[in-house]
Amino acid sequence: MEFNILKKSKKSNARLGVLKTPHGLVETPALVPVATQAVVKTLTSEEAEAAKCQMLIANTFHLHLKPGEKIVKNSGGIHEFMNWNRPLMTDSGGFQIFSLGFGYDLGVGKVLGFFPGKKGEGLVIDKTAQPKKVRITSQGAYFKSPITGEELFIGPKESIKIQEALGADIIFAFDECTPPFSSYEYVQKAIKRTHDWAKICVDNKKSNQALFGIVQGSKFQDLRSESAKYINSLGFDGFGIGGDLGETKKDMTKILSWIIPHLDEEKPRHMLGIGRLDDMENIIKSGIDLFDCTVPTHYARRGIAFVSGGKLNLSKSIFLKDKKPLDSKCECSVCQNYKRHYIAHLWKAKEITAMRLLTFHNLYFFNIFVENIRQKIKNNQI
RNA sequence: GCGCAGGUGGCAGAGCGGUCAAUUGCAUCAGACUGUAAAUCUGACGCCUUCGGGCUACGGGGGUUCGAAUCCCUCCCUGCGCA
Repeated sequence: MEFNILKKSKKSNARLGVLKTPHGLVETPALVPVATQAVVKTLTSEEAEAAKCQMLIANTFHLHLKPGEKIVKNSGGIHEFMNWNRPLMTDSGGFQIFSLGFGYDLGVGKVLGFFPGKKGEGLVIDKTAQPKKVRITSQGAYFKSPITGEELFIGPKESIKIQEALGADIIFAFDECTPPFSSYEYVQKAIKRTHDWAKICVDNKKSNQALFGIVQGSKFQDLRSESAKYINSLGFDGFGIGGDLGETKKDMTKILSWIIPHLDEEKPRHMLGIGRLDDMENIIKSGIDLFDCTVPTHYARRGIAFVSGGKLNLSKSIFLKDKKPLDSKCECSVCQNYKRHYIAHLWKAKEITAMRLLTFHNLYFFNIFVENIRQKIKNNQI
């Protein structure tokens, strides 16, 4: 992998770049749509490409459970397996320590602001806390398989081994994503584990895949900086920034400002799991080159289309009488060929094509949105 | 015509004398969703309200009762069976 920075903004930390992978180029900043189970849900790989996706991210944990990395490897690797001959990353499975652990227990996402009514306010995860379904040790994490119920173990070595078998262009170090409500002491303990695991990942990788190390540290300034410095010292090919990022957009920007200055400038920085439309410009201005997010695809399966003025909920009856395309300014094939009343009908009739059309449009819309931000950097606008 | 079963809010379907403006599901309406969980979660859902409450409701009419969606009579309607 090679990363070339073409331009650095004078107005912000934004930069324009090109990432070269064995499967082609990625123009950065770029959104990396999520293909957890080696598929962008509802779309074929050709459709994901037509929706202007440059790179996808699949998941180690999910693919380890099914079909198992051996099957993927024997098929010729994940690119061949899913017929995606473009750049591809795999997430390490570290996020599942959180999402199947405290995230599941508390019913929260990693961004605290979403917690309905902030019911968990005052709740603190202390130093010795353990989630119910995941047991975290200094070695790694014991998961209960959601499929068979049996206990399975994934640590840094296991994660790297699985990711090498899967064969993506870029792989991530195994980390622990700490949940909102974590106490300082808990995060301190967790980043110690994440750092130890990062070193093990570096030492155990045999392939020539690019390996990104992940910075953690939650909302604590000294821990974020400490984590950034340490991860930066290990010689990774790039960086991931993960974990809890506070409650507001300002928090997120502030936390990034504690991290970015400690990372080698010439290496790509990937923001894990963040990428709503109103986040994009902020994180890019903070110096982020890549980011993945489930929002365009996940919301599509909830009936939501993102359009120029905001978002539309196609499950509403009002759209049954609306003959306009989802977005009259959008050039995607869905907006060229279908109207809101038809998509609303498909949604009401519970036809899966509604989800497909919305997924395609949302991805195209998000990708164009980022393309426009790249243009703004070129034009010295941000 | 006779016998049996039944008629409850947009629909389906509970309730079978007071705690029923009426369980629940669907539909409808509003909101949520950030390293994915494909059909999820939260709230509203008779009318009016100064949010205390008031009014009209369980096929129509009448009756019993302090009190009826719930019991009785009668009429209308629906389904099944027999002539």
